[in-house]
Parts: sequence; structure tokens; C-alpha cells
Amino acid sequence: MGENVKPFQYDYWRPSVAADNVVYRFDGKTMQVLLIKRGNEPFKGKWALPGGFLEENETLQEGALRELKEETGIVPRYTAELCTCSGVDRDPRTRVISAVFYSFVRDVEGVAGDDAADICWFDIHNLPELAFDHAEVMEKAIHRLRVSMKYSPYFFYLLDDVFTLPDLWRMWTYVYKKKMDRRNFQKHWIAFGAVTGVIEPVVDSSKSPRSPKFYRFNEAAYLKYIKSNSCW
Amino acid sequence: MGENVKPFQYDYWRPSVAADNVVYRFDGKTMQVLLIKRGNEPFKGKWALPGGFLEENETLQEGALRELKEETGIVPRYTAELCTCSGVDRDPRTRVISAVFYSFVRDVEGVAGDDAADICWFDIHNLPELAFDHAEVMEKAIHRLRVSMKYSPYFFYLLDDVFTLPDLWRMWTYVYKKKMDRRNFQKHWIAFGAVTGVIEPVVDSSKSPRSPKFYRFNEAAYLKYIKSNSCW
DNA sequence: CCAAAAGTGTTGGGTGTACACCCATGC
DNA sequence: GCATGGGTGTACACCCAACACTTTTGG
Repeated sequence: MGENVKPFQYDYWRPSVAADNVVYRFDGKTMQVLLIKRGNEPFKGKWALPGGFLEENETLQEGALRELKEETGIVPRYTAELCTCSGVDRDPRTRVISAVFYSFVRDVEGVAGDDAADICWFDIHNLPELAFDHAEVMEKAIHRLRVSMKYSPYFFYLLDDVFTLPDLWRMWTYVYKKKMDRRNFQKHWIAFGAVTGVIEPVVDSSKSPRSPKFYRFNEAAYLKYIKSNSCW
Repeated sequence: MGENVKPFQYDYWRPSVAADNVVYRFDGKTMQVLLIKRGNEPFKGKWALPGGFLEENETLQEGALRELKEETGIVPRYTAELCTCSGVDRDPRTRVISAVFYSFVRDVEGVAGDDAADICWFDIHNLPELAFDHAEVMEKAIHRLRVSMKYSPYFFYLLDDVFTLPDLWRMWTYVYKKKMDRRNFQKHWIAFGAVTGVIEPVVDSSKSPRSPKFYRFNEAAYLKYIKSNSCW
């Protein structure tokens, strides 16, 4: 035990540090989160949030996104901090601290790689049993998603650049599990778009008089808007 | 170098992990944050957020509060996560990841202890030069304070159990650096109190017809309220 | 005695909410 | 043809913002 000297030696105790990802995708109808089937112990075969151990030359967010790319090939459009996990028994191997980030993507599937045996997009309202304390994390993540959508327009990163207000409406009603009034919803976002320029009507695009109108996400106006109003 | 074997050995690289605190206090007129003067290198003699390295048997929040108590003797009334710091060069000694928490106290001074050479409460709008990346953290912390006050009534933990609406008003105008209309402000919080029961008028307490009325913070009603409305 | 601070009403505008109705599409 | 989904109008209620005046307190 004392003989084989290990390569990393320190004067004081240090925990392992990991970074995990909650990646959201909206397929036009349901909101989904990306999970990987673990290829290694512990929890081999169980579903878990993609992530892994921090490396020496990267920040936590960089580490989270590197692991995400290695395990699934996915590079998100928007990423922010969610929380940390530091329960003393959360990993059976050794003490692991984890920083969790949440991200938005669109139009991606991903491919299982690295120590992910498989990957799958799960409906946020119908998740499988999860490894580690990830069930707890997902509760926080969905709560944060709801708060975040309410107070900051980051969720436009979940939609195509050109989308319809019914698309947006379906996303909201799905996340909040509550049908809000379509008319009021549209009034709200049309007014929001008119004031901020974050969403602009696409000039024509009209096929028939009653088909949904298209709007375009204006990222420049968005960045300007969140500069003075951002929550996260 | 290879001879003196260090006590903690690992197969993979690990960073140091620390936990820091942003502690807010409201003295009835100004909002303040607690800083310590560092007694040791690095940044010896510079002001910094209280905090220190994580120990083996505690969560990040427990570690932050333990360090806070050791360095200042203070035990907060409310604590929540703020952010993580993981820049690769943020500590000149070695790679250090830090989790930052923010807390509310009232009616405390604190006493310098452990490796704090001195402690002092600084006006949030007039901070000294800070060690590490703590200036950046304080920017996030003040932004979070503003958002948090707007959306969640945690800030009652900054006030005495019995307080007046002018007290509350001074706190808000100070934090937002903006004099809001007193009448509207009072109406808002009286209505809030009537609906939620989080603040209740103290029955009499009237000395003269025009002296400020007292209100009491009802923690039970508060806990019930945030259960369905909390942001953080 | 005067300045600063605290109590009190009212009104107009904007935003959210709750409806009802029409039209187009697709099974 | 009927159900579903999308566009539009209106009326009401509530919240918020913008105001002025008086009284009390304290230096």
C-alpha cells in the first residue's frame, strides 16, 4: 500500500472535482434532456448526466463542455451555471465535488462516445432512474428552467432562428405543464419583440392568410437586452 | 523532490477546493459586506472574502460557514449558492477551485480569528482593492443581491424581526441606488403582507399618530411562501 | 424654527386575464 | 364534416407610476 507511490502528491487533502451538464432540447413538441448510459462503474448501465473529471488546464465550464463533447459530440449554443453538488457520500469511489451546468441546444442528436455506452434524449417529465444524486440535480434544473424562462429570454437558443409564436407557446405550455391563453401569450411576445427587437417578424413568409407567422431571433438585440436585464 | 513523500497521494490530478462567503449586513442606512484582511500569503495584508479550504467531512456550504465562523465568529441567518470560480491562474500558489456562497446576517460585528489579521464591514458601493478574483465575485454578488431582492423575500433576514417600512425602503433605495416612490413602495409591501402573511403589522406600537408603524417578519409564513415561489 | 422624514389618496396608463369568434388544414 | 390549431377583438381588473400635502421629529 505504502510502496507504490502515486503520481499526484499533495500536502493537504483534496477532493476529486467533476463537471456535469444538463442539456435541454426542444423538438417542437416536448422538452428533453440528454442523458448517457454509463459504460463504467460505478452505476454502470444506469442513466446519468454527461460529465466527468476536471483537467488541469481548464475552467469548470470548459471541463463540462469538453466532457460533453467527448461523450456525446454535442457543443451547446448557450451554457450557464446551475449549482454545485458536494454531499460527502455522493460517489461511492471517493469524495467528488461536482459543478453542474445547464445548456441549450437545437437540432442535434449526438453520438455516444468515450465512457458513454449509449446516449438518449429523455422527456423532462418522464425521466428514468438516475445515477449518483442526479435525480436531485434534475429537480433543481427543471425549477431553474422555469424561473429562467420567466425572467430571461435565453430560451430562444432552444428554437430555430426562424420560428412561430405557436412554437414558443408549445414550449411554454410543455415546460410549465399548463395551457396559457394563446392570445395573451402572443400579445406579450409581440410587444416584447417590438420594444426590444429580440424577435422580429419575418417580412413575408405568408403562404396563406391564416398560417402561422414567422419570427426571427435577433441575437445582437438579445445580447444588448440581457446586458441590462439579465438574471443569470 | 521525489524523496519526501507527501501524505496525500492520488492516481489523478486534483485541484484544491475552497469555499468563500459574501456576507451582507444592513445597518439601517447602508448595505455592507464583510471582508477580512489576509494574515498570510498570498495577498498578505490585502482585503478578501472570508473563506478557506474544504475539509474531508463537510459539504461546500458547511465548509464555507465553518471558515466564516473560524475567521470572524459569525453564523449567518440565511445562506445560498452564488457561483463558482475556476480560472486556472486565480491563485498563485496552486490551482484552486472556489465555491462562493452569499449570506445575510443582522446585528453582528464579528471578531478577527484564525488567519484573518483583521475584519471590517465595507459599504457595498465603496469597496477596497480585493485579493484574488474577488472584485469580480463582488460584482456578481451585488447583481445577484439586486435580482434576489426583486424576486424573493429572503432579504427579510437582513432586518430585525420587528421593523418599519421606511427601514425596508432605505434598504432598497440604497441597494438599487435609486429613490423609489415611498407611497407605492409601502402599498406594495402592505399588500404583499396581507396576502402572504410574511409581514404582519404589530398590533399597537403607536406612540404618536405619525410615527412609523412596526411590522413583524413571520418566518413560518415566509417558509410557506417561498415553497411555491422561490427563485433561489 | 426649520429641515428632513414619515403618513396618507387619487388618478391615469399599461399589462395581464378571461372570454368568443372566425378561418384554414387535415384526418 | 368535424376536430384541431391558429389568427384576431374586446372588456374588465389589477398593478404600477406619478403626482402633493400634512404632521412629526430632531438638531
